[in-house]
This record gives sequence, C-alpha cells and structure tokens, in this order.
Amino acid sequence: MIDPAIPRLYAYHRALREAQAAGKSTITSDGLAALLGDAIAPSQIRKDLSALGPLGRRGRGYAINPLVEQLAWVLGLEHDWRIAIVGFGYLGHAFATFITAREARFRIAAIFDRSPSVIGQHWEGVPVRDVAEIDTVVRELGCNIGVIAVPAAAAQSSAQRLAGAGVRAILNFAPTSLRLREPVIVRNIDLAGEMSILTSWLTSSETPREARA
Amino acid sequence: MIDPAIPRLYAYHRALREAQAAGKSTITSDGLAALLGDAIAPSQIRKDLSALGPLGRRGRGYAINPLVEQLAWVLGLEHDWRIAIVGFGYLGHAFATFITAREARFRIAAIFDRSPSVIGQHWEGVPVRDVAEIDTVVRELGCNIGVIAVPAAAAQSSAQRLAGAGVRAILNFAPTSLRLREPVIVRNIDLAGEMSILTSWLTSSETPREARA
DNA sequence: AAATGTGAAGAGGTTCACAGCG
DNA sequence: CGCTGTGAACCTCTTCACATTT
Repeated sequence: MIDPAIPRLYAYHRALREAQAAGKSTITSDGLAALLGDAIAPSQIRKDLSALGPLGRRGRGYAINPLVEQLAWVLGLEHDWRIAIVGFGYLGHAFATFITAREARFRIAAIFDRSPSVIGQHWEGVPVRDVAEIDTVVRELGCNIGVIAVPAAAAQSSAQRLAGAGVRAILNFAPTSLRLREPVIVRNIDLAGEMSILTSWLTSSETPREARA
Repeated sequence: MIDPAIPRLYAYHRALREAQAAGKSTITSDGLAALLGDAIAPSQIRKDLSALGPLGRRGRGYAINPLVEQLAWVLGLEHDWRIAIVGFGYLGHAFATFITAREARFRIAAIFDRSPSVIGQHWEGVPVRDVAEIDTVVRELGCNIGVIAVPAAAAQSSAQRLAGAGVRAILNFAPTSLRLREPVIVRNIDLAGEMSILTSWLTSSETPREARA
C-alpha cells in the first residue's frame, strides 16, 4: 500500500467505527465521504479501498464489519507496540500521557533522558534512564517504536542509538532530518515549523498587494 | 508563495542562522543543501529562493544576511503573535510550555477549557476560562492564532468559535477535518494518526510476502 | 569558471468518466 | 438502476539540464 493513503485509511477506520457504533452495517463511498466532512472525494475512497481487495459490492456499497477488520489489519491496529521515548521534557511527557490514554495498543516501555535531574524519576512505574543505556535496554525490552523529543542537536545521535538497538520506526519531534543507514521509517512533527506556516500565511494575507518590506 | 515551499523556507532560515552564527557570510545552493543533510536538492533550493526575488549572484552564491532577512519577513518571524489555546489537558499544556520556551515571538494570550476543575487555574499568569467566553475574550485580546487541543467531538465547535472571534489561523490537534466558512488556514497534527503510519509500515514490513490475514 | 535562474521533462497522486457487475 | 472498480486525463510539485550572468 502506498504511503500517502495510510492517513486516509486511518480516517476511514475511525469514521467507520462511528458508523458501526451508530448501528449501520453498510455504507457507500459517497456516504463515507459525507461522514468525513467531504474532505476526501468518493473516487479517492474507492481507489484506496479497492487496493485492499474486493471489499465492496457494486450497486450496494461496502459491508462495514469486514472493512473495519481489513483496515485494522493493514494499519497494524491489532498488535501491541512497545515505545521508547528519548527526551522526557514537556513534550515527551505529554506524548506519553496522551498516547497511552488514547490508544491501549501503545505501551511506554522505556524512557530516556540526558539530564541527571530527570534520570531516576518514574512515570507510571517506568524509570527514566540515562541515554547511554538506550542500546542495551531498548534491545532487551524489544521496543518497536522510538519517539525523539530532544533538542535538534541531540536528535541525530538519539536516532542512531535507537536504530542501532533495533528500532525500525521513529516519531521525531526535533526539527532535523535524520540520516540513518538502517531501514527505518521516520515521521517528523515540527511544531515550530507548523506555527511558521500559520504566521507566514497570516503575514502574506494581511498585506494583500504590497511587495516586500 | 506556494504552500509546500513554506516548511522548506523555514528550514533554510534555521540552517542559515546557524551558518551566520558560525561566521559565514555567503553560501551556495549546494552548500545549503549539505547543511540540511542533503534532504533537499540544490535545484529545489534555487527555485524556492528565486521566487522571493533576485537574491543570489551568479558565480558567487547567496549573501546570507539579506537572505535571512527576506526569509524572516516571508515567514512572519518579525511579528509577535497572540495565541488562544482551547483545551488545556496534557497536550495544550505541553504546547504552551514548548512554544513559549522555543520562540519568544509567541505569547499565550488566552486559555480555555470546558472542565470546571480546570477553569480558574492559572498558567504563567494566564487564567483558564470557560470555552463559552471564547468569543468575547479572543476578540478583546486580539488573538491571531488558535490552538485546538480538545477531543475530536468538540473540535468543530471550538474552531467555529475561534473563527467567529476573528482568528484566521488554527493549529488543530484533534483528528477531525474542520469546516469553516471564514478564510482560515488550518494545520492538522494528528499524533495517533502518525503513530498508525508507523505501525502500518512495521506490520507490512514484518510480514514480507503474505497476502492479508 | 562557477553558480544562479528557469523552461522543459518527469514523477506522484488525485480526479474524472465510464465500463462492469450485482 | 446503483454503486463499485479502474484506466486515462489532469494537476501539482520536483528534478533535470543548460543558458545566463558575474
């Protein structure tokens, strides 16, 4: 399955779970698009779903139950995952709380930080360890996913340690593009960058037609 | 300037500030690409920068100082911005701390929540108010940017209140596509969705060639 | 000689339109 | 007749290649 479709599949899954809860058992691509606030075209939905197999019935629509199951499988929603967080400042802490509260399939298995004042503390029973222990602990606990919530300067070395310890998926909050030899999927979330997109838009729309300052 | 270039411009700005701090006064598109870890092609950099005006000199490269100034202007880095946060759970709290610590140009001007146990608390001197007050308070304080950190079900109404109060840029952490009549730029950050991209990739790469379950 | 600026080619993903099936 | 499944057109952004300028 192609990359850019995955976020959409996740959205489909969420919407279909709601339809399921509302007692519906079947849905059309038009109906699903409406459920998603018309943010996605029905033809896009059909193309995405057809790539998963012959899930629809022409003239009828899609049966919701098998669709939800198939999506859950493709998205890896059925497995449990062990997460290693590197950097336990506000961001790392908030992420841990948020993701465990939101989805039971995620478990914070290990937490690392560089600061001696944070090392030794506990969060939900998980000790904060020194980043030097990443290699042994991550490997020992079999963490699948790494979360990088350290300053930009420390991100690359954190990523290398995680990848070296066997982690194959990384969520990176640092504003740096990580270079890794291993086959690792990296998703970047740059909060300050997102804010800049907003301020850029506000600036250019506030000064409608006036060449630069 | 076109949308997808903005995050790159922001990355250029950051890299150029570092080059500036390192005492360099000029740089080529190849040099800047190297600074960015070769994540962006030199030709892409030239195309992006040429859209801002005649900033380079053929045979020489770019003078860093005017480049940084021009980028700062385009990105709206020179203004100060007043942020209204709706939803002050872990995510809203972490965002407030993170963004104010990271960039001085952002100020948390107002905080709203629905829960009576949170309303009335203070964060850095800013009171947490009832979401019903969004319209009057946001307008009165002249907030430019809204941040939505509430559950999906409450996101749409929060967005409408913010937009109605004059906010023209929203950072949305809820997994919903917001529908607004007003001309508002919305950036979505879906943490659970990003995690699903990772787990989807892990699942499909763990089971190399085996058709669905 | 060196590196920018840019038209043209290319790649990737989305939308269209309709054939095909129930 | 209704709705899926899909090849083709379309669109947008990226990469290439080279003419241009200092």
